[in-house]
Amino acid sequence: MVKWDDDIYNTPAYSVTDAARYLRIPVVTLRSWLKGRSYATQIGQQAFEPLIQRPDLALPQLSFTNLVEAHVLRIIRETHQVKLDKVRHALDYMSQQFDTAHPLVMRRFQTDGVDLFVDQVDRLVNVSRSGQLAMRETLKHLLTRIEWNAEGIANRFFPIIEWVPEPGTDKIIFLDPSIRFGKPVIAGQGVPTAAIVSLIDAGDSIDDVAEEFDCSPEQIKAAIQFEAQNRAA
DNA sequence: TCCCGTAGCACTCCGATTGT
DNA sequence: ACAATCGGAGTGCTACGGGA
Repeated sequence: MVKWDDDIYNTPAYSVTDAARYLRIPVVTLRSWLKGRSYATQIGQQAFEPLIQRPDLALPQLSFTNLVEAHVLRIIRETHQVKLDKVRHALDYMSQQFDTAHPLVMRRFQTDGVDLFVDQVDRLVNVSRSGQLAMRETLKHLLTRIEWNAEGIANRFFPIIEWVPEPGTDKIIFLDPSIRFGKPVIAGQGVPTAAIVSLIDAGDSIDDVAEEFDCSPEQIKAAIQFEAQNRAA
């Protein structure tokens, strides 16, 4: 089993609320994925088991690894309406094949993992040929928002921004546990988006802030947009 | 004020049952 | 044998309360 217990990628670092905002997932939904839930049926209470394994069950916080896993799961659920129990089965299979509890954050998932995963889902729900192709493309596209370290473990994540200054500039903001404790920062400069927005809120102009942090106005606008969508979530 | 947890409603999906 | 329907399970979400 691949282990990276004590590293920064598997340390509780994000509250459920923050993670839900970054990923655009309702807080309670994310909480259900993390902690499971119970629900009433005619034969009594039933349990919905957690989909994502937190690093420390005594703490509600997610690790960076959990954040990336939730991102992948959200896309699979939202784009392809695959039932969670099928996802669960496919993930169990992936865990065995990859010999890790976190197959979705391995670089191998990008190469042979996507095909393996789609094949598993297909076996469980009999996806159409076009559906399989669409799912492969979606997964491969969303994996372009993740970068891996030398060990093949996800170490940088580019959250989706609703508005970007111009096409092809949607990787302005990223989260990296080794930079600013994993808070959202501007790519290149490493300036926290929250710091930028607090200056703007205090009355500084976009150009002033851009100059102060040695950023472009487009980067500042993207940071404002990212923080605004988090607040609205 | 914010975060966390719980209750419960609404909706979808799927399998069982019933009708033709 | 197939189609229609029904009911329960599973899941997402809102609302609300408690605690820091």
